[in-house]
Amino acid sequence: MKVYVKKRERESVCKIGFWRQYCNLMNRITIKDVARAAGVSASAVSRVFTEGASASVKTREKVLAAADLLGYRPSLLARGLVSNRTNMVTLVMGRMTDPFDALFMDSFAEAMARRGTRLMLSPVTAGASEEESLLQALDYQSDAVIVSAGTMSLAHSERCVRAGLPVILAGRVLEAPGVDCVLADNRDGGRQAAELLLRTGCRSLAYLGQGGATFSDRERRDGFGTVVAEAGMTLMEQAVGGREGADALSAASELLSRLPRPDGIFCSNDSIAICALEACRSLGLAVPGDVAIVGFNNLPDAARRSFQLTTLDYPVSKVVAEICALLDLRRGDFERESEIRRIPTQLVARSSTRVHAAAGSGGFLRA
Amino acid sequence: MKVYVKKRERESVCKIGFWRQYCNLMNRITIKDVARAAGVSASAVSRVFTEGASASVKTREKVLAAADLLGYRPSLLARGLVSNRTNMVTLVMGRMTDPFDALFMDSFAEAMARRGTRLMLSPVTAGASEEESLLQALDYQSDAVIVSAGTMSLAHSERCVRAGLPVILAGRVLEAPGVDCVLADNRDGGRQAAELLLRTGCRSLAYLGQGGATFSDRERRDGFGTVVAEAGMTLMEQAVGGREGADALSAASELLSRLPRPDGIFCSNDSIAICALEACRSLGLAVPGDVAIVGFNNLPDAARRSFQLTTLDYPVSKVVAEICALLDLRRGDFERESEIRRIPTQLVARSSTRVHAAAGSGGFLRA
DNA sequence: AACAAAATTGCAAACGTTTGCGATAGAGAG
DNA sequence: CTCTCTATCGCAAACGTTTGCAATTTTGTT
Repeated sequence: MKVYVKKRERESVCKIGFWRQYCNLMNRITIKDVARAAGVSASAVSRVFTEGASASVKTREKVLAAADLLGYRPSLLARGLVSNRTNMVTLVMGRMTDPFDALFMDSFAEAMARRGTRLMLSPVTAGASEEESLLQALDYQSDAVIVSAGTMSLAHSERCVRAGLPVILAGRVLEAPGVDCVLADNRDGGRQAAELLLRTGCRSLAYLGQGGATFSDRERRDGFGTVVAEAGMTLMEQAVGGREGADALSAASELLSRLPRPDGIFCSNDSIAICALEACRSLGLAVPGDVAIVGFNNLPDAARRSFQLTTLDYPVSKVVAEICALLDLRRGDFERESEIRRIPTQLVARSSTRVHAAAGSGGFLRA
Repeated sequence: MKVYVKKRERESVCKIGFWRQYCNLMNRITIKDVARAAGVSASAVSRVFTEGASASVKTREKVLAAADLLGYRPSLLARGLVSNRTNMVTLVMGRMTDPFDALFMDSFAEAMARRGTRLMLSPVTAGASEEESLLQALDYQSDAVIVSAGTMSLAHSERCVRAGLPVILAGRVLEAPGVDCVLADNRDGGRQAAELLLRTGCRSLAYLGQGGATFSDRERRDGFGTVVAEAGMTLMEQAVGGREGADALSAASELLSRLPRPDGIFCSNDSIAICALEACRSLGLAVPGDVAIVGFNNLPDAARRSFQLTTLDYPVSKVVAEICALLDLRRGDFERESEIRRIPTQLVARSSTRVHAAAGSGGFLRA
């Protein structure tokens, strides 16, 4: 196949040069092509595509027709380069190992698509430097960066803000100018869980969490522990070692084999809670008779017939909505003071907890 | 605070102009700043940062030191604009409603991070035009686009290829130049499922799928149906209406209430299979005694104590590995012929299917 | 030491946009 | 019809890189 290459200033066929020409030949329609086709200047075309700029109806029509005919799509690279706004945000995430992360990701991606904002993903991987993920948002000149990786340190977030890049933290708090936060009212959730368990007759409470590995985990433990302490009890604790279901399963088994055995367990999230529930079944313990279990998040799975998990509803849609609101508030306004938005959680009682007070283990007073 | 603004060619403070200056003041270090600090030309700096270019150790050291000191990060917008390679791929996805999608997304994101490739997300939302999601990959000059949205039409993929953008399809086949495909050996999986069910004594088989809504669904049904037909049986079919668990649950219930009741069900994925399993329990049907169930994907959930689902293992890591391999093969090589890579699936027998042949319903011959 | 070959460097032209400024055309008023 | 005012338009300079080419320095060879 003979390839016709446009005559250029320099005819040499170098590595990139060739490709550039080849690709240009293959349908890379620029603003100039449209301008030529429409018989106007490049600026005119640009103005037609940027709203609020002055362009007469006549040129608008001509340009739109030409652009449509040629299949012109403005290069967002070039646009971003000159205007310094890319209409793109970066999401820094950890591993999406928990269904909740997937829920968030899905909802967030959809919200961004709806508002016409592009979404770039910057996963924080085990190997690479954590800060690197954050700073990558600068490379493409994102308009904002949303950090949802709970375990990540945030030493460099200040640098992002300094570079004019607003930072929004999901699921944790950092008090710093230019940094907004959206997260659950974790302490209150923990409190609600403890109160429910106490109210329904549990005498020995335990927290099955991630050993303080994430911000949310610490807060949930705090809220739970406070109420437990107020009730004059000592809090039993067990940390889940890894991310796999097997890790949660073995941690739960270990907790359940302690003496005295806890009869009420608050888990830092639903995934762990479901594993705890299965651990109970494996050990022949009745739920909620012998052990009552409360989770956090209200995953779709929690409502399953096989689990019927009592949990704290933490609506992903609200989190995303708040993030969007903050995104709108921040655009261009760097002087705004930081905000911390807490999403209230709501207890959803299902049958992994008792309905009425019952004494100790065995559930013999069970209503 | 007095803000010192660099003297520029034009001093006017316009909308963007001001921001540009402000941002530049706020730490936007360019290649020229580094060049000045290191006492070399901008080209020298550029060459230090592009591997394979010639730069002496002396300048390399000076440049690296200066860059490190100033905190220089190359603008990928500018780089992409001129070199036409952005080191970024676009992933076109539908809603991440199924855990399998999350698994894929996670694994894929991690693989991209590992190879230093940026990942942009282009969700295909309900409202917007489907093709738009695909074409968005062109706007940022992605190096490739991976389509994982099963229900999307692909009319415009040819345009991407024409624009020099390789397309990789995950989970479906499109025979077109420049388009590679990676997917499960769905027909073989369906065949294996049917053979297992027949071998273990099922007499009336059903397929619980998505009514042909996705490519995978159609292939799995095909493979399953072929074997069923070969055995001289008629295939019962039921389609799940929506994405929610409730939809799968009600579809399964409907299927199970038909007469004659199927005693072996192959579901198009594990999520649906788990719902089918729960539907059986709700109706008081024994699994696998009354009804045997086979899923597809081998989700972590399938191995749960509560489900113990027999399923076809479809390893996400292999899919991702093949996509990476194709990515490497395609880079710059547009003449390569298209490939279709099938990932074999492997049967994982758990206790949602019988071990030995058993007659009809009731499972009275169960070993 | 002299010369050829190779490696390094700087200059300047791209890449595809946006946008300030001056020029021009059209509209309304007298 | 002329004058003023406004809406539109084109020119050209940016944005921050990469890279071909030519000039220069370094290296290797006899």
